[in-house]
Amino acid sequence: MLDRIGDKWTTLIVLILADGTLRFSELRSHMGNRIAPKVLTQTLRRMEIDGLITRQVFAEVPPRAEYTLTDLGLSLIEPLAAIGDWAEVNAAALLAARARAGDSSAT
Amino acid sequence: MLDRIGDKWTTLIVLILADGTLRFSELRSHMGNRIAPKVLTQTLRRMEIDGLITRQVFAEVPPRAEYTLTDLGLSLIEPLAAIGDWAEVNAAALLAARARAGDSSAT
DNA sequence: CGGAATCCTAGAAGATACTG
DNA sequence: CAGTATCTTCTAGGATTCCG
Repeated sequence: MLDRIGDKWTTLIVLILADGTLRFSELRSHMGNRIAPKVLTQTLRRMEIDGLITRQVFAEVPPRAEYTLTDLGLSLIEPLAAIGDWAEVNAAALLAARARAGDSSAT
Repeated sequence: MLDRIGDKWTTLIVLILADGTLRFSELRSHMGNRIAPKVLTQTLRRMEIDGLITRQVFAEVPPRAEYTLTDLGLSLIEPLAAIGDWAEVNAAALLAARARAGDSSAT
C-alpha cells in the first residue's frame, strides 16, 4: 500500500482535500495546474478504488464533479502531514547532504 | 523529497535499520531476499546521497559493509512508522474497498 | 561478501488534442 | 467543465551473471 502513498500526487491530493471537498478544476488549480488532466483523473480513480475519496458527479450543464475524502482518507491526513512536516523541517539538511555528495572536494 | 520516501524500499530500509546497523546481506535477508542486489545497492546509494544513512566499508577479506542511519535517517523513523501503522490498521479496509470497486454486483 | 554490468519490463507521468 | 484518447519519455524495479 505504501506504494500508493508513494506515487507523486496522492499525498498532495489528500492534504489538499483535507480542507474540504473540491471539484476537478479547483483541485487542479490548487496544484498550480502542474498536473496533466489525464494524470489527475488517473490518480483520482486509483484513490477512489482504494477507498480514499468519493467522487460525486452532477448531471448538470456545465458538468460538475466533486471529490471528498472518505473516513479512510481522512485518517491518512495525520501521518501524511507528519511526513510533510518532516520534509519541510529537513529540506535544508537534505539539500546540504546532496550537495555534499556531489562535492568530493572537501577541504 | 516525498518521492524518495515513496519508492518501494526506502521506507522499509529505514524501519529495518532502526533496530541498528546491518551489513548488506543482513539487510537483504531481513527483507526476505525479495530485493535484487542491484536494486538494494541502488536504493542504498540514493539514501546515502540524501544523507539518510552512512556506509562504512571495511577493507577486509571477506569484505564487509555496514549501513547505519544518520540523525536525519533516525528522525524519519517516527513519521514513517506512523504510516506503517496506518497501513497495518487499514489493510483490511483497503482490501475491502478494492474488492468493492471491482464488484459492482452488490446484492 | 558486496557489489557492478547488462538487459528487460511495467507503469507512472507528461504534452497535446478532442468530446459529451 | 470534466474528462478521454493517444503518443512519448523516463526510471524504478527485477533477473541474471560476473568480479575483486
